[in-house]
Amino acid sequence: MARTQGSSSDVTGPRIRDAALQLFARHGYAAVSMRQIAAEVGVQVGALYNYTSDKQSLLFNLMETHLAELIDARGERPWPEGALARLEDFVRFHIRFHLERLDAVFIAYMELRNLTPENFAAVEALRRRYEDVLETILRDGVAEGVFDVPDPKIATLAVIAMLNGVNTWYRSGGRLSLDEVETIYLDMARRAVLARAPV
Amino acid sequence: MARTQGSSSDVTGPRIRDAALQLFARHGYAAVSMRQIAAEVGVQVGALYNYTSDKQSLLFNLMETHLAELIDARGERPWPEGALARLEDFVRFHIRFHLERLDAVFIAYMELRNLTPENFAAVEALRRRYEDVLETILRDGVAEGVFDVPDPKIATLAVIAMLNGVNTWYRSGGRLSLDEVETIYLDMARRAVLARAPV
DNA sequence: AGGCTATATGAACAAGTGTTCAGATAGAAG
DNA sequence: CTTCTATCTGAACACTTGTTCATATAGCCT
Repeated sequence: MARTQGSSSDVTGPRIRDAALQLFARHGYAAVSMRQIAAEVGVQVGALYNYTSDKQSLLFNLMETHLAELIDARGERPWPEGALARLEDFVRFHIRFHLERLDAVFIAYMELRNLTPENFAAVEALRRRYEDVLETILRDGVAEGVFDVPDPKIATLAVIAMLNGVNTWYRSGGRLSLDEVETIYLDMARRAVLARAPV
Repeated sequence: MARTQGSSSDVTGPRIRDAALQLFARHGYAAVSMRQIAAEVGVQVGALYNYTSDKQSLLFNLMETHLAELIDARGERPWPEGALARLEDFVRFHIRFHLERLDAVFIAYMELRNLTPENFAAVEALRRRYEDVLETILRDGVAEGVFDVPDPKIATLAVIAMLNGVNTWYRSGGRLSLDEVETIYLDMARRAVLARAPV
């Protein structure tokens, strides 16, 4: 036996990535063996090494791709007038994008410690670039006088942590629609940073 | 060779727990071997099994103990008059308690998927019990008319997610004191749920 | 001093790990 | 039909894994 009927890198490549994504998310990078990934794809272990040099590269690739897509997608969003409008767009975009990729988001956060130092640095740099978008919005809002945050860097992390929390519980088909969830979180995020109305 | 000089379960037991806590937090449960834990303690692998029946039990024990301590410590806090005062106490307590146990908190969240189903259920039940405290505070506040949250359950999760975010970046000795951090987060949490002042 | 129990060692077990590679077949190119 | 390359198999590699157990010593009790 050797090359199998209908085999093609266009098919096997993505299937390997998908299988790895799902298994890493479900059981963790360290707990998943190359043989399990191969079995999920329906192939022998050796075949995986036509598509990745390493188990480590497989992980890094998934993370890097995810974060690059996040930054790209964010870059294509509108950049409306006014920090408040920009915050609204950011929150809605963030929640929607992340809820559409539960596995990738989970991995990009949970498996950081399983990256080599160089790979870790690369991933962190991408994440930072994304967070900078929100930080800029908050700083602009402060300059406009519409936001009141004592420390924009912390507020950025706090808001993103809050938004990310949605991934731990929301599943489509539940009690709330995606739009309702967006609105609820937007409301809380907005309040957390908004300057107080004169009382 | 056999029993070593000065060996005592009062000493070895805690040291095993501490080593496991640190290693699991740093590298992940699946990535840490029993031999690594033993080496950290300065003992042979077999000795670990005088203190735990399983690698799994070791993990579960760490989580369960942590959550039990969290619930106990919270139970000993005051329960002041007014939901706003209760929220303040909750936030300050939560941040302080969690920042004092970075490793345990990290494990209790990250290693859930490495628990057996029964152990997972037990841990989740404890976590729920803790979250219920905040949910109660929020509901009371709504009843008092001091809070305005469309969905107390979601607001609970959102606020806790926001507070937990502090663990990812705060380290003592940094730019901000623990008290300042508490105040900043309290401010954001309060704003996120407070009823709007009449404009 | 002698006996008892707590606590460790060290070797062994079967199974699973990531990775490599020669060889075989499939499909495309000539 | 032949040749060439892309793709996969199957076996092997040297190690590591969690767990068990017979055995030995340390320290306490009488």
